[in-house]
Amino acid sequence: MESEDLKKAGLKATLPRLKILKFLEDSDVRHMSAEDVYKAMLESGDEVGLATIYRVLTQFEAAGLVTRHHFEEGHSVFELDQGEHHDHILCLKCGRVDEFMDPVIEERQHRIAQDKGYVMTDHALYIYGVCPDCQKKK
Amino acid sequence: MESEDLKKAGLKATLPRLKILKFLEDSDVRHMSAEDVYKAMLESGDEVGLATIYRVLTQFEAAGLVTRHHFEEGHSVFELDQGEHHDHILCLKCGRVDEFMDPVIEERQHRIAQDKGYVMTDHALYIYGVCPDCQKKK
DNA sequence: GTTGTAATGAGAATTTTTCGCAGTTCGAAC
DNA sequence: GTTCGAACTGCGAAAAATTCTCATTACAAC
Repeated sequence: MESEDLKKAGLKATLPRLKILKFLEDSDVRHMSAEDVYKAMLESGDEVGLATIYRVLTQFEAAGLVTRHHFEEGHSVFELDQGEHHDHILCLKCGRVDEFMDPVIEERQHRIAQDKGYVMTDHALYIYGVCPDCQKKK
Repeated sequence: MESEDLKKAGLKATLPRLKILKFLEDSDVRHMSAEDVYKAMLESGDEVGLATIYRVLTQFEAAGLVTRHHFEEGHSVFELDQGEHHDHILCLKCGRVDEFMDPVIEERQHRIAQDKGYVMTDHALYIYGVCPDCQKKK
């Protein structure tokens, strides 16, 4: 019963919110725009208004349940937080997204923030390139 | 005469393009949205249509004269390329942007791309936090 | 100078996201 | 289980960012 998760996050356990959360958990696509979520849910028979999707994803983000990314596409994409932090490497041809995590980079980022006198709260690292599949398809 | 720069980039040396390029060079703000450029140029008496600014900045980007960033604000900001590559650390309170460059991080990114089989073409690293000034103003 | 092509400007159109508000749902208290 | 207020949703309108269309204009090669 995930409604506990929502209450823990300070959110009322409403039907739309539960549906969206469940959808994100069950989806095998990890990175989706609000529109993507909206359309995919429609197709699977769960009608939730687009405005609600935007609102709920923003609330989920504030509650730390999802992360919002700004890839090079011009719109936000959301990712359900599961487990530990990671960064992204993405293919400019096909849009494929892979994940990685490098302790050395993480550490140096903290050091850089410190050196500059900043209190670091977050960071985003995106590597762009061409994935193995798209290289072959040349 | 910067019109050579434009021609070298394969762009006709038109008045709006020259004005925009000169404006970017002379501005002491390094990161600006299309709207920012538009308004600032209006104020200094150089009228260039907003659509043209968008078009020209996109062309400049393709030509490698400027870099487009996707900060957390939801719109693109542009930066004139001068000299060598660097990454950004920005303040979530006041919007201040500082720059840095870390050879270790650069190197590890290449290695990661390689390990994943990607050909890396570009990358974006943004550290978010609270700058020294805003920490005091608590 | 003329002339063909490429670029500009202005506004309409698109896209992404937020807002306002009337109606509905949740859940705590009875 | 009903009730009630606050919180939430859905819809369409509105904003914000960006692109498109197309008539007019400027460039640069002759």
